[in-house]
Amino acid sequence: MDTQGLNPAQLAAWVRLAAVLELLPAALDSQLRRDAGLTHFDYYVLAMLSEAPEHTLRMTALAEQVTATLARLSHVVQRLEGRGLLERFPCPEDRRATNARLTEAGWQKVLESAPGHVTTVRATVIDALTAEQVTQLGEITDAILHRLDPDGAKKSLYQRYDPPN
Amino acid sequence: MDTQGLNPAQLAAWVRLAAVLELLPAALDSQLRRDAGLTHFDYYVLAMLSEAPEHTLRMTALAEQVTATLARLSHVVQRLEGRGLLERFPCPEDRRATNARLTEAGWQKVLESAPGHVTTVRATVIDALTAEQVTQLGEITDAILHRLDPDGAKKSLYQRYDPPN
DNA sequence: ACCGGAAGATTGTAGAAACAACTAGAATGC
DNA sequence: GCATTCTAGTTGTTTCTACAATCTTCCGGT
Repeated sequence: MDTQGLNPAQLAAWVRLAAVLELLPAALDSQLRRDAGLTHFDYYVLAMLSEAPEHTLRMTALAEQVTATLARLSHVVQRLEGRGLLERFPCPEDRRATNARLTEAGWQKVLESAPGHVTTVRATVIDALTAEQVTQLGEITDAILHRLDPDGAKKSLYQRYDPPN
Repeated sequence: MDTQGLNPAQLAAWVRLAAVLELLPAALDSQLRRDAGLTHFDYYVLAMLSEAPEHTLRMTALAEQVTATLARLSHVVQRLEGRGLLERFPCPEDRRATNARLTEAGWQKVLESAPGHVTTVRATVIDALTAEQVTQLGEITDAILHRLDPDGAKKSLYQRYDPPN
């Protein structure tokens, strides 16, 4: 590894965080793949739409919420549209823009796959921690996000889920 | 999102952790790509070799350390070999096995790219936290890893960097 | 009114990852 | 001592992601 100027506590924390960074997304992904036939990213796209009014969002807005480039989103949405989980239609107000809307099938998909996903999150993260640690984790990740995303492009999203007190 | 049975504190922590899970790997990756022309995974492979005796490891052992399938590793190693950063040679003890060894150029590559990487880790994670939070993060990630990796395949690696006290 | 540039999105292509099939060598069992 | 099985790796194919190029529409200035 790269011990360079990190003290033992810092190094221990970093090595473990790095391991979590590898294993946790893989775990979430494979659960969703297995149980719902969706990538975690696919799921995320559908989930964001499911929370939007009318189950509809403009491509640009959706891209921001899922932290993807428009190009990537466009490809993914194309596949999901092919599978009948969502549909695209031109935005009336701005003829450059495209709206993505969940279909009924897509909405059902979210409803049926969300519980399993939440269960995995619980099992791997939440239930592994004490209530106090959950609070600490919230504060720690918040601090890190201020570094990663100083301008808060993403901030609007996660600050919607306000920390208690 | 999927509020299902998560209380506000849990939800806040999870949403932020999920954001970190997206943004942090991307940040590390793009720094290494830009400054060293390496994927984070490439770097990781080279870094693990650089810590091994003789800068050499068997493919299987290496795969375990970087948490990859042998197939994936094989492809990556092939590219890195093509770039002259490492070399493969048959293992004398077991003729099924292959050893991967860092070349001099590969070793130099690690030496020159490690500082930048550590700087990024500092800037985005360590320096964002108080000393106490670093300790907490270590404990939290450790708890999560016990869930993600109960059998400790990966454990041997990160427990090498023992937590202080 | 019109020109330049920015915003919104799609498409094509090249590089990287996942998955499955396959080969060679070693270990085990009878 | 041979057949079965397991271990170690590689290769090929399909799928996804990243990046660059392109197109249309909107806006701002003059």
